[in-house]
Amino acid sequence: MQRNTSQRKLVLDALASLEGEHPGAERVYERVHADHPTVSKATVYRILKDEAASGRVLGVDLPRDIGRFDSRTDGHYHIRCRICGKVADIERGCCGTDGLFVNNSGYEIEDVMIAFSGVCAECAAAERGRTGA
Amino acid sequence: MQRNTSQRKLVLDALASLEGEHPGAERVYERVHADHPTVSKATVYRILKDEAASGRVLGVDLPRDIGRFDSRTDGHYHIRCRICGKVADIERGCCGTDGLFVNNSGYEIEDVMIAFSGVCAECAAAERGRTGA
DNA sequence: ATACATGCAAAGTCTTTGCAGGATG
DNA sequence: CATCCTGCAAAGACTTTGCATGTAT
Repeated sequence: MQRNTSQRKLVLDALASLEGEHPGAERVYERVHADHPTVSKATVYRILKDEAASGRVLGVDLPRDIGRFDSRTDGHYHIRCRICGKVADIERGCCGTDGLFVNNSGYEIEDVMIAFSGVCAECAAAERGRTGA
Repeated sequence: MQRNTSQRKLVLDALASLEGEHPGAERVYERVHADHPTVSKATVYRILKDEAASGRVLGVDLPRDIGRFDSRTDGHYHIRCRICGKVADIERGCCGTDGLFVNNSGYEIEDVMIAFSGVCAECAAAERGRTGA
């Protein structure tokens, strides 16, 4: 479990205050730094990476763009503007909608990206070996 | 239209020879450089970016990973190993399959990422203005 | 008290850019 | 022959790392 440092709280608060902006680590750092100039950039990067790994924060995956974070961790999608790069949320479809999602973003959707993540055969075998199963 | 330079051909050939590997620009450079040491890295980067923009090459989007290319430009998906990072193709489902895709990759799928790309309201308005419509 | 987190600054990775000279259509 | 492309090297953005010190449990 992570320790409860003041810096960790500052980073999470800054991220929450930027909800909807889907900031990168650099942007979160700026925000923290504005009020707390002693907090170092390395710490912000470390904490965000850490929190994303543990799922307390969402690492946002976008076409041609990585390293952004979101304090919303519930299931939702994202859309990125091809021109200016701005990111918005797209809600999941459910209960009474026809499709997989509800585009209430105001964006014109041009493309959908689907990509998978998992474990390849070799790594799965290696893991089975290491677990002793 | 792009000019038909020897470097462009070398880059496209190298990419084709790496089909299935989904290499980054750096890797393509290595490959070109091995047989043609005079071709510069900047050129490889420029050509790949260019070709991806024009659609002659596919820019591959992956969870936590960008800047990879694929000489296959037909509709298909990708999966990335969470552990080693290796990327494989996943075919689209059709004609007789139940779902959206056919997992013949040998990977255990753990997660699906969906993200959209489009144009935000502001940029769309700006474009309409510029086009004079 | 002890193990983990932080700050700092340096290094690292990947990618882009400016410019002068060379190749293409 | 005008334009576009290339090579080179430097700059640039973003992120990670090592280490001594500070801090949470």
